[in-house]
Amino acid sequence: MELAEILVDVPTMQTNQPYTYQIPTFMKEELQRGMRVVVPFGHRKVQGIVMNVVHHGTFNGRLKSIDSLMDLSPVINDEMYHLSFWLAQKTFSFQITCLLTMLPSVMKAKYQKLIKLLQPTHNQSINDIFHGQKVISFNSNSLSDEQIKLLLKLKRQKKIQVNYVVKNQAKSKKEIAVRSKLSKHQLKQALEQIPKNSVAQITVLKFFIQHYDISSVKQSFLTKLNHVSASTIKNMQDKGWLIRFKVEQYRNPYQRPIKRNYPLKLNYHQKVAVNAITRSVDQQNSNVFLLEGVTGSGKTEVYLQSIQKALIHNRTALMLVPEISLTPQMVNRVKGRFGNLVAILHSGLSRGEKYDEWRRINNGNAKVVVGVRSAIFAPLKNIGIIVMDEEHDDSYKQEDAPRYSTREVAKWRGKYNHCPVVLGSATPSLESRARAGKNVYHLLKLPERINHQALPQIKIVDMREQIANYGVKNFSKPLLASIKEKINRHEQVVLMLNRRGYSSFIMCRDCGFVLKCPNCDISLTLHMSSHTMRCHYCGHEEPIPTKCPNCGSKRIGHYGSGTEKVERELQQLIPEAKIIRMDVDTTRRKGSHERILNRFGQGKANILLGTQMIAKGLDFPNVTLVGVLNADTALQLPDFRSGEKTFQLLTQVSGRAGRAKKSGTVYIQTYNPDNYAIRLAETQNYERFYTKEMGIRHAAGYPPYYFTVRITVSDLKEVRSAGEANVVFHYLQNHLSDQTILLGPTQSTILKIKRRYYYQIIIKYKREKNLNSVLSHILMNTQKDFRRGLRVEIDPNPLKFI
DNA sequence: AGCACGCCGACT
DNA sequence: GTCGGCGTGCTC
Repeated sequence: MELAEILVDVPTMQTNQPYTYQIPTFMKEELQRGMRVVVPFGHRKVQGIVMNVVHHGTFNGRLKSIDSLMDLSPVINDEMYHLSFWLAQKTFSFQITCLLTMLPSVMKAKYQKLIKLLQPTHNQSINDIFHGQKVISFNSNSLSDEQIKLLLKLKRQKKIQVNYVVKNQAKSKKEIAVRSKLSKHQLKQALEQIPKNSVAQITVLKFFIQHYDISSVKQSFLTKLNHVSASTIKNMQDKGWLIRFKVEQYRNPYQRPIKRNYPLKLNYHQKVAVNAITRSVDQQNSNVFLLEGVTGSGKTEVYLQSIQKALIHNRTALMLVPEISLTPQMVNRVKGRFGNLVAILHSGLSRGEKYDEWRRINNGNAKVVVGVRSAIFAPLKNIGIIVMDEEHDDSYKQEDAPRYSTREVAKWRGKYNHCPVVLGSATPSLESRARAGKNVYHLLKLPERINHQALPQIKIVDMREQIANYGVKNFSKPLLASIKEKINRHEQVVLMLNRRGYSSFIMCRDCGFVLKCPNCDISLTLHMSSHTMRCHYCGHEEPIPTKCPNCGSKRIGHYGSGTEKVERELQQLIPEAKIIRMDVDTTRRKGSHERILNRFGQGKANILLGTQMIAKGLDFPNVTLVGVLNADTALQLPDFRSGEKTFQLLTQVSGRAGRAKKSGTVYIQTYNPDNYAIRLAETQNYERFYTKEMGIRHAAGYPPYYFTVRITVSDLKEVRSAGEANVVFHYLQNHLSDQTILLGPTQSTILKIKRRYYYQIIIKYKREKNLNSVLSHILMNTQKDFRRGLRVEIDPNPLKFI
């Protein structure tokens, strides 16, 4: 007898193992590993994923049967099946969570609880709940506590019945198509017999006679013809002339025409890089390349030509890009080169669109995938190359479970598929550059810009001096003069400010009160456009206070500058300037990101003012000036990577200037003009920065000299959170080796987020063979307090220490 | 997660 | 005595 081992969609420690089920005879033929099923689990039904079909189970109790199939073919292929074990272990997360993150979000089932009233009653309270209906859907939010209690009582008395429904959200879009059942001759006969006033039917008959060779046509096409409606077609179907049927539609998120583009001529360094990478593709070895190329050195062309090589060998290609640089420019470039073979996966797509792109990949219709972090799980088969552009970017690390590093998953898939992984950046992460230094990765350099463009000239402006001498606020004299000059010459300007909103916070001048979020331990930010105070962590919003909530004083004002305020200031300083603002607030709506960039690209504005989302990937030939208004924001963070982040950001944003024939200038305004990261960004010398930063990391014992793990303990009660953090700390102290360094436990920089209090412990280690078992033990031990609100989270190689 | 079971104190 | 609070264990 065949049995199925199934992982259920219950993400807890106790259920993190397969459960054995009987396979009903009617599904024996179809059932395969990787399919989603509905199974009874406890007293309800849940979604599950088939992990194995076996002959002998290990469970001795009574087995239940699988309820139904949710898929006709596996959605988890062999590679993803194997990957899920590795991923769960590496990220300390539940395997079912890993499997579900690999799939488009519509594949996660929705659960519904239906309540059926078994016999009619005159009880008013009961009838209030059911509103005269026999079956209602249970929704705890819309019912009062008393009503929930009543329902529980009725259930005990067996007066109601509860049914659990697992809803598959993965529905493809269907469209109605129409086909003629008649031969050409019969169609003509019908046309003669039909009354002359049946105008609509005559139109349809004529259409099918004229286009007899086509097999079917969409009903929506026919109804666009004169007088023809859906009922006309229905009528003709009833007569037996036509057949209507449903066809699956792929939603196509990129419908506008795309201009075809062709491989460009490579310079010497690009050729060397392409040759090295394609040799690896040919030889099917899983080398990792680090492509270190200054901004504008033509890395994308190297990727595209390497991908082309993989396609020639009948293999597929995966190209990952950071969230914000998946610009229309990049999409057009790849689609223009590889046409319909390309599938795009990014956060701007609707759930349905993502699902459709996923299916195109899964069934082999798409051979090149371009996408953000989660695209690393694209179900491509026979991958020939994996590219990770801007490999240092933070968006490649998933911040919640499973906390995977895209780079590590890429390397795993590279090994599995016997293909190279190309990591590209102008400013590689120290970890990657260090591995290249040890020849673990193969270093490829593109030291020159294409067409020998000069790198932009970078000027550092000391804001302390500017304020002392001229009393300026956000715009120094030289930057302002340069902006005016560029506008007069009809060139464009990009300005970056690392803070959205109007100003950073509001404070009472009399008592020093700062308005904070009630859920998070963080000050609220003023948003002038919506006239609200907003929390950037949880989204909480409240009106702007007119007097101090603490002392009642009216002397309450705002400090710091956000994009909104700077926009106003700039407009006053240069009234003729046309400014476009781009930040999370102006790009929230779907497609607005693209619209803003299009308007700027078409020259409808001369200044683009934005947060760091403008630092990457933009390529506007008319931009000759870049201004960084406050280079220090990243530096001030209490994080050992702040220098690295500052250098990367400044280098990236500088690269936006002077990308065509015209030379570019960059102004960096700072209060720390002597800081090494800023000084080295001035010369754009990555290698010198790398050497300097490695020295600092070595001295302080930070990555890449040490590996790190962050353990976060949080609870709704601060004492419990602190107490548990201590327990965990002592356990680590007693079970890890002496060479390993433990930091903490400390309050997180933002103690309270969304009503939870956070404490953290950092582990720094070089070699720790018990690490996995020690950490797993901690997870197990803290599990019992989970329902009291305690959360212990483990993040291997975290990005942020705050 | 979602539920039953079992052990407690506070009531008709 | 029993209703209903919550802590604990289990789900193939």
